[in-house]
Amino acid sequence: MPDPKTGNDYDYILDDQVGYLMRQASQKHATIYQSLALQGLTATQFATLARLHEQGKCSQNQLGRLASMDVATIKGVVDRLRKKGYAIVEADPNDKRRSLISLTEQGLELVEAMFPVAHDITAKTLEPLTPAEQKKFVKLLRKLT
Amino acid sequence: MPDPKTGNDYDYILDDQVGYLMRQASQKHATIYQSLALQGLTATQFATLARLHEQGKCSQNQLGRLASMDVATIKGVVDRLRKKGYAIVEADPNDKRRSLISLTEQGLELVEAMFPVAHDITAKTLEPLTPAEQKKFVKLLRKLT
DNA sequence: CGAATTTTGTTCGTGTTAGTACGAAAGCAG
DNA sequence: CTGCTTTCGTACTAACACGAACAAAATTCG
Repeated sequence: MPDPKTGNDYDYILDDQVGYLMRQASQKHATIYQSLALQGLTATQFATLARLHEQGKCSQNQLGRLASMDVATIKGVVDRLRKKGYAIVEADPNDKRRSLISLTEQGLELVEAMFPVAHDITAKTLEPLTPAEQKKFVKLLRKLT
Repeated sequence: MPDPKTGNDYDYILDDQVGYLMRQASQKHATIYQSLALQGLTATQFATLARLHEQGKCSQNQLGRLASMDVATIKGVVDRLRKKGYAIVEADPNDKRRSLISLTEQGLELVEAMFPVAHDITAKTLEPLTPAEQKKFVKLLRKLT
């Protein structure tokens, strides 16, 4: 609330803002992630591989939507995955606008090897919370998406 | 858990992972942020200005620590704030390694005008939750930082 | 049916955040 | 003075989003 004396003061605590706290929590998660991830895989790269594993071959745009990424973002991620040999990009014979993305043999092996690791990463991230708190947190977080 | 038949399947649901959910929640928050923020100020830029408002003049490194940013990140943020006329960088006469950062008159006005807006942004981000859930969420989030 | 419009998919450029690695300069402790 | 740390800068990679541009497909309309 405004200070009655000056009128331009405001009771604002940065450390109480969700945005600031989420940035900090994400930073901590990222640190845990990269300490455990295989082959230097980033969280977004793994999310992309996991979606490809789920859905199979699909267009770049669709893949971006599935993995909650902007079209420009998913392009960069796919480019890097292709360069590392985990994904293949080919032209769609039925729709010349589209490029079809799929996992390579290497990509398939990596994503399956990553599943238990990703599980550990989540567990370690949530470690400061009790099991009940962890459930509650994920439930609330899902409401905010 | 592994599939007893193939041995290489795994019960992994991307949409249950905290990292993935936090990324989505952060994306939503960022969208709300930029629709309401003054002068195209980003969340990190505002956090930096808010810390400067709290602490007054301080070194670039210290400011980075206060705002939870890497040294390379805070440099970029300070550069942009300076270019926009919201911050001033000067040399520390007592320690030639340091550069001292402070708010300009414009920066002071902007950050104070932003305080109530930032409050609204937080409120809108947490809108899907009940007041009790909001408190709980912030409490749990703080434990994860 | 065929032309015009709209939608969809991809790419590129720009700007911001984020972290790592390396090095230079300055301060400090032994 | 010698080593160690701190501070800052630069370069590089990754992620993220927006807007603009272009091509191709789908749809609408005459």
